[in-house]
Amino acid sequence: MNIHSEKEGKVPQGDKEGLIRQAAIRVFSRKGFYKARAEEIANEAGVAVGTIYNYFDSKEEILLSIFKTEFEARISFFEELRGSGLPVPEQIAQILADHFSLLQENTELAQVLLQEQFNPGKRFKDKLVDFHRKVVERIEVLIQEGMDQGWVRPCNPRIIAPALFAVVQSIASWEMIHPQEVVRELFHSAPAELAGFIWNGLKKGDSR
Amino acid sequence: MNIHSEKEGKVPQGDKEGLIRQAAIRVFSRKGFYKARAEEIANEAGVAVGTIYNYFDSKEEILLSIFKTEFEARISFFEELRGSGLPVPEQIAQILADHFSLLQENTELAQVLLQEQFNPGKRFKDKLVDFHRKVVERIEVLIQEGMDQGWVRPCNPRIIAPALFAVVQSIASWEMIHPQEVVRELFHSAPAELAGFIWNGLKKGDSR
Amino acid sequence: MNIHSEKEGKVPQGDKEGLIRQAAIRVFSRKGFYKARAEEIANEAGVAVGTIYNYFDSKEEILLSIFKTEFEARISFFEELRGSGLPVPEQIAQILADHFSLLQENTELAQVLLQEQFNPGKRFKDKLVDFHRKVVERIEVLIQEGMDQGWVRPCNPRIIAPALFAVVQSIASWEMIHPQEVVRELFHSAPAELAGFIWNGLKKGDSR
Amino acid sequence: MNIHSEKEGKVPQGDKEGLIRQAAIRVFSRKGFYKARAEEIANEAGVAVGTIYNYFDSKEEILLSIFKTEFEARISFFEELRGSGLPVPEQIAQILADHFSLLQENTELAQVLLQEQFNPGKRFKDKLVDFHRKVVERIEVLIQEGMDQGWVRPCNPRIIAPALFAVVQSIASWEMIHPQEVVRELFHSAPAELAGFIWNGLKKGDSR
DNA sequence: GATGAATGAGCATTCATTCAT
DNA sequence: TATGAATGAATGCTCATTCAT
Repeated sequence: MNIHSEKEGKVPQGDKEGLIRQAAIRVFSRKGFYKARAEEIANEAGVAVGTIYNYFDSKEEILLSIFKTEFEARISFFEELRGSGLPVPEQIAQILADHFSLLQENTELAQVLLQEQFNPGKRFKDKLVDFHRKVVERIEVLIQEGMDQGWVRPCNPRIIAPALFAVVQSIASWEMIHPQEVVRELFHSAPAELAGFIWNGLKKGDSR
Repeated sequence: MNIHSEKEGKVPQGDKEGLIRQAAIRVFSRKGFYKARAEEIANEAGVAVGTIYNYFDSKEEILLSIFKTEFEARISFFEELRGSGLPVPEQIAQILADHFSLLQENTELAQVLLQEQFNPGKRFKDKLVDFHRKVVERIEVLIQEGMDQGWVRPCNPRIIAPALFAVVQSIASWEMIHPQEVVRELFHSAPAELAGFIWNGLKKGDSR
Repeated sequence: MNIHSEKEGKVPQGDKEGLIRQAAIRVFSRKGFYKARAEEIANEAGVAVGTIYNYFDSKEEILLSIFKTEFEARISFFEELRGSGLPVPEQIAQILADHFSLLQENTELAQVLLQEQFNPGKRFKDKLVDFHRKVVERIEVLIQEGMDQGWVRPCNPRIIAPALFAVVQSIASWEMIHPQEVVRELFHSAPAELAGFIWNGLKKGDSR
Repeated sequence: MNIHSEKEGKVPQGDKEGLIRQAAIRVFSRKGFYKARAEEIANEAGVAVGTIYNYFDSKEEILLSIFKTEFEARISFFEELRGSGLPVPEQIAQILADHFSLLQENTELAQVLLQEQFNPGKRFKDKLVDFHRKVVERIEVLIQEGMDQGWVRPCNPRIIAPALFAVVQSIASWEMIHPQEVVRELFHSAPAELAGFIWNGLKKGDSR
């Protein structure tokens, strides 16, 4: 049921825009947004520099487009989930599972999302923050519902939602601090571990 | 007991290096590392551009120095805490409190730390990651001790430590998504809220 | 028979690299290498600064390229001469004539060659010296052949070859110490004068 | 009888100016004028940067001062020689000997003189050229006298004098193209070799 | 549409020179 | 006089973006 908008195999032949976006994701994840050069993205995509500018207005727009594409996929997934009628705990489990598969299947994209989420710069920040906010708002709503249903212990969703989002994203930092093998190993137990952490963190139990 | 290495008021008169670092923190937090211009840092510090380079080898070294100073303060705080003999739950509470006060007192520094923590770039990443790793390792140790003492439920500290760190850092993202008043408001309840979330997430209880 | 690789008229329309090299020669001869600004070279060439760097890696590389082009032309001229079967005295006369026409037709290039030949700086010196050495070696060979043929009096070519080269280059210093008219005047008698000086300096005669 | 104005041993204790000039000679010979940094000269001289500017108006003035000191020594040597009443051939031999001992005893100075003699730059060139011209003029006079005395074959001293000067200076290029041992070896035979070359080049003989 | 050579604003960094101590 | 921290004009080089082909 999870949908990770862009995986290489899914890019249609003539989709130059997607081709470029994919290439950009790879380059951004390697070099970071600022050190990524338009020419390298072009090389990676197998097109000429000029071609990039037939599809995107600027380098910034490419990153924005990556965020947009990705966050929209996430939001529509949440929307779908919301309408699914599944019990909230199950919805949270789904969200976790969705993130996990994204992170496992598209490490580079995850890196970009992680690296650039706090990128400042006026026009930039505005849009980025907008996406970020929307995702966190969804989680807030879920938590609120959990509380309404008496399943989640009373808390301030404004505080807990970003925390929860941060927990899930913490996975992406593994790549940074651990060698490849360790990361692979961690992935096995991660869903259960983190679900447990979050679950216990949220659930109404024997307070104390 | 918390120590936030560099607050404006503490900068001694003759400490040009600290003066420049402080200015850089402000500029980096406004513009981000890449958009920050050396000249603006100089203006902010009230010195000439050249002066910056009498104290730092490059713009990159300034950021590195900020990280170094900050992470070292954090690490030595953890060290101190560890030797304090306080019960582990209390230690975790202290860590949270420390972070909170840092974030409240020096929002700009927090922004920089947050923004640039995933900044790629060879020499850069190596050092940054090194700092990051050290902090997370301290937390791992604490969690492990918590498990050994039977206070923390069985878990993989390698997974839970970064998650815990991420939760604490999630505070910094508030600035991004909420207006100033809301943030101030959130700060009131945050320590209790997050401590509760983490506490429950960690503690050994009647699972299920 | 002489070949002076690059004269303005010969630069083909599309040869941006040659165009820039020519402009650089003019600017270097006016200002010297270190005082020559990239922007001035660009203006002189009628291109944008960036264009320079599409053809050369650095300002230094431009100078290197000038030397390379020029010395290679010189060396291949010597090579040709050597295979010509001309008697050695005639070969020396040719070398002199070649230099004279170079110096007359391309004073600016001559100035650059003269000014920068002793330019220090690691990578730089290595290449420069290499070119210099090659030219001097050719002359050594000629002198040696002259001795073998009993035409040149016994001498150490290692010492005499650089001296001979220096004599020829001394022409370039005229520009520096004399006004334009005097230089033009000197050029008339110079070939005969210097040939005489060198000839007598070399030839086996009534010693004492 | 030769006088090489400044050799380390001769620098009086309190002569800061001479101390700095000597240091500058060493640094200029290593790095060339443009790459030599004021600070390095100060270090080499064992003084502070500021001190340099108590004795010289600018870096340029240091080089100028080196040239001035050196050329003046040369010129006054020539003057002395002229008044000596020695026969011209002997005077030329003395000049050669003087140069040789300079080059052998103070290679670094020789390098600087050689490297920077064609350094362009308005104010600079003017003075440099002036010195250069003066030295060459002396040689011109000698040659003219040689002709008047019927000892030198008829020639244009304007052309032959710079050539002769260049021959002597060619020695300095050895350092550049040969390893240390070879250079030392060449020095043995050089005076005789070059004297022979010049002598034969100049002397009136059975032309043809 | 695709190309990639040309563009030039932008910026980090250098370093000769100054001047308060 | 000596010092060396502070200065800031100067400049090589980069790289996103354009546009003629």
